Amino acid sequence: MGVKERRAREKELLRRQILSAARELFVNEGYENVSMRKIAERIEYSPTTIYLYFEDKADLLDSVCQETLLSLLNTLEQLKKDKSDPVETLKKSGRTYVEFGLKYPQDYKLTFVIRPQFQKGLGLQEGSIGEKVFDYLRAVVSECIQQKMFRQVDVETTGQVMWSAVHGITLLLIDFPDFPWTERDTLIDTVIDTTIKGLKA
Amino acid sequence: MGVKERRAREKELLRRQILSAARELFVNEGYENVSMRKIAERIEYSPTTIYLYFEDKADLLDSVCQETLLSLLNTLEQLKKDKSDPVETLKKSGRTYVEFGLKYPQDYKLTFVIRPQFQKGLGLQEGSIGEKVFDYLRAVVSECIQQKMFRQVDVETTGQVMWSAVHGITLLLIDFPDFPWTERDTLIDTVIDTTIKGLKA
DNA sequence: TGGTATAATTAACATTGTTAAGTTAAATGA
DNA sequence: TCATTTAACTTAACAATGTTAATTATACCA
Repeated sequence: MGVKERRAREKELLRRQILSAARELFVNEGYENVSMRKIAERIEYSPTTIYLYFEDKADLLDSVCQETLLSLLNTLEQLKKDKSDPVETLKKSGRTYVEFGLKYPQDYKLTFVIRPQFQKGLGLQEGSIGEKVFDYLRAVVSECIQQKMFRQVDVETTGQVMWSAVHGITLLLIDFPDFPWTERDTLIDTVIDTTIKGLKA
Repeated sequence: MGVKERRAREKELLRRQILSAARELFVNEGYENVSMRKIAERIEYSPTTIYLYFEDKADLLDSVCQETLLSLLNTLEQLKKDKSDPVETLKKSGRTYVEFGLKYPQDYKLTFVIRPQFQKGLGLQEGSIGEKVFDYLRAVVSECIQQKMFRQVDVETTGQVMWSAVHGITLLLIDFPDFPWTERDTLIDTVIDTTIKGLKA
């Protein structure tokens, strides 16, 4: 009686196909410029088929973003493995975060700017992957504080300051590519280093 | 022969009416959810009339954002008047910037996030108001450096770091209102103070 | 083989930004 | 004063969008 399982597998497969086509198109052409029909064409199904797998375009976007966040989370958690000085880990995490955003700018904007606008009131919800990303940041910051390397004791505020810094530079670099930025890598490093220096004891 | 002038005045008046209707709708309903027809209805003209005054919807958005930037610029330039310690001025400028963003969150997002997305390749163009806002920041930062209050000598990088910080916290507070932020004003101050402390000599 | 659930499609709807053609009203020149 | 030119505005239409309802095809089970 493995027929049901197979059908479920097939459904899941198509779901993933849709998701992957949507991600590719969203990333390359931007959410607004991608039509349901275009996605359908890509997977060689009729447009309405998508609606059997996703509520609507926003839901599709949402699912894509969940995957993105998971990928970011995984990337970050790789860093925790090499046990160096926690401040160094924090720096590396910051750089990784920004690099991730710049590597997938559409995804990043989708996840951290566009989606909150479309899914009002949602924010970072309980148990969500987005929350886990911040949990990671909290943990790293917490170690820095425990080792008395930061002057402030408030983990929350410190983490939020850090997030502000990396979020800010990531978005600016994405949104104003023609602005006369100083050398990109130097700038990113300066943002992170300045913030951490400001936090230090 | 003041007939031409009167006509020009009338044209300008209608232009401002369109702009004002567009701003109100964009802010309240979001750029994507506002149709040209809705704007037209609001001002009691046919939809196509708008195209006699603006190239297209993006141009309309652009003009709305120009106004927003001008308002921000004016707000900031008020601060330069009371000649205090330049670092103090920078702090106040930062706070003013963030407060401006939080007071008009939709305007802020429109200008600094949505517009760049729709006007690709535009960035901050020569002589634009956006450039003047950054010029203001540059001037304040420059004074701080001249008085040897900052360790780094690079005005550009320093200004960009500052912008990152305030842009980051502004957007996070706008986009994730439900996130468990620490007390808002304290957080904003901490972001600014931390950045400035990091920059100090 | 016939019946049933499931999956996918076709056709349609209302709405979108935008353009081309047409219309009205006002200013100009004789 | 009357015809003509010019400007302002509207009507009608286009192609494309997200989405729904009705319909057809497909795969399963008895």
